[in-house]
This record gives sequence, structure tokens and C-alpha cells, in this order.
Amino acid sequence: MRIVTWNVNSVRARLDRLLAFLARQGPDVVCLQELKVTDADFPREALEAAGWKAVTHGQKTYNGVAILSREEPADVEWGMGDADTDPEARLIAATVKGVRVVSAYVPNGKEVGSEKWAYKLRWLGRLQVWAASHLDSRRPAVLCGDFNIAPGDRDVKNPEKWRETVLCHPDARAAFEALKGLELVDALRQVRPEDQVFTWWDYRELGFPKNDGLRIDHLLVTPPLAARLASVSVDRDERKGKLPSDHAPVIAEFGEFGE
DNA sequence: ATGGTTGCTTAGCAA
Repeated sequence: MRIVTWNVNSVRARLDRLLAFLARQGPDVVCLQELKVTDADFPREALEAAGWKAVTHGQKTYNGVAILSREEPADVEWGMGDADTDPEARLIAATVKGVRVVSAYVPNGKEVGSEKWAYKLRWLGRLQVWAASHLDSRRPAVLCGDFNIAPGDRDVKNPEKWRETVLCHPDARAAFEALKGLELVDALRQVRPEDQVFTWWDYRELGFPKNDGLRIDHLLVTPPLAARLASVSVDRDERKGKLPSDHAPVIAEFGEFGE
């Protein structure tokens, strides 16, 4: 079973790339972030024509998340369903082939100390509560998406440059560690404990040509799924060429053993 | 400190 997470930075702008990626990589489940489109304008027909079912939690202009799979995703949750009146569409969950799948787009936070930064930390706190009550660590589940957090210095090409930013701040890293405390395993680190692997490069400042990258897109998996984890890779080719997303897809391969 | 780029929307925001 192959599960992908990819911040596409507009699903409409990236539709041709997305369809080519799906055909090339042949995943089973794809979690998308930053759709930047309402549910009504989501390119459902083009994806269905290619054989994909989609559940979406969209929003005009900003944010938006989706889960794609070959079969219709079941038991869909749109948002965290808590008491917060947050209008931003940043989380969707569904069950595919017996695996609980969550596609999340954590707020960026803009600048440490800003109102958006406070919102990011609040949102991560809500995610912690939601995951604790909605993800069963005894069952196969994956919480994946754009976390806008580089967990450690090994996840950053230039740690000193990024140290004080919203992607590397200790409070953001502490929130990531807290999620792992719910018996969730950082899939890439389980199979590649020391590799320098990046998933995002800023469009500005020649981020990709200089490989000024960070690993901020993750799959956090429960122990039953971690036991089946075979490999994790980043499709860097998707960051190349004409008009790429600023994120590359992360691909995790799971075997059927150990269930 | 600023600017560099992209997408959505149409000058400015978000990332």
C-alpha cells in the first residue's frame, strides 16, 4: 500500500502535474493540501476520469485539503468538529482499505510573535486533543500533511538561517514531539534515521537550485502501520521543471505483513 | 533589513 502526502499549492494550477504524478507513481491513497479552491470548483471530473475518488474540505482562495483513493473513502470527517469556530479548512479524515487517513494542513504562522503564530500554536493544540481522541493507536492510522514544522536541525539544510523562524521554533517542534507522544511514529525517520531529506524549498531566493530545503511534510503512523512500513521517499522530480509546487510529494510504502 | 516567486484575484495577501 502506497500512501502519499503532497502540498500542491493550488490543485487547479497543479492539475496536469497531479494527474501525471498519479499515473507515474501509482499510489493507493493521496493526501493533498493547499487546494485553494471551493468544493464546488474542485476538479472532480478530471480525477474521476483518471479513476480517483476524492473527498474534499475546500475553501475559496486559501487552504483546503483532500484525500484521493481508488475506492470511495468511508466515514469522512470534515474538520476537527470541536467547539472552535475556526473557518479555515485544514483537516479531513476518512477510512481507506481499513486505514484511518488524515490529511492536515497546519498553519504556517508567518512570523514568531504574530497573531498568525498564536493561531498556529492554538491549532496544533487542538490537533493534539483531536488526535488523542480520534486516532486509535492500536489500529492502522496515518496523520499526514504539511505540518509547517521541521522537527530537528537534521531536517534543515541551513539550520542557523531558519532557527528563529516559525518552521523551526522550539514551540513548534515541541508540538510535533507532543503528537509523537501519542504513540505516533515519524515514518521517514523510522526507515531513514539519519538522512538529510527535504520536502519544501522556498520559491524565493533560488531555494531549490541552492537546495535550501526543509523537511516539513510528514506522515505520522500508528504502531500497527509502522510495523508494515517498508520505505519512504521524496519525489524531488516534482519540484523541478515548469511551475512546480514549492513542496515535493512524500511517498510511504507499506507491506501487507504484520497485520 | 530587504527581496526574491507563485497563486488567487485583480492590489494585496499568503506562503
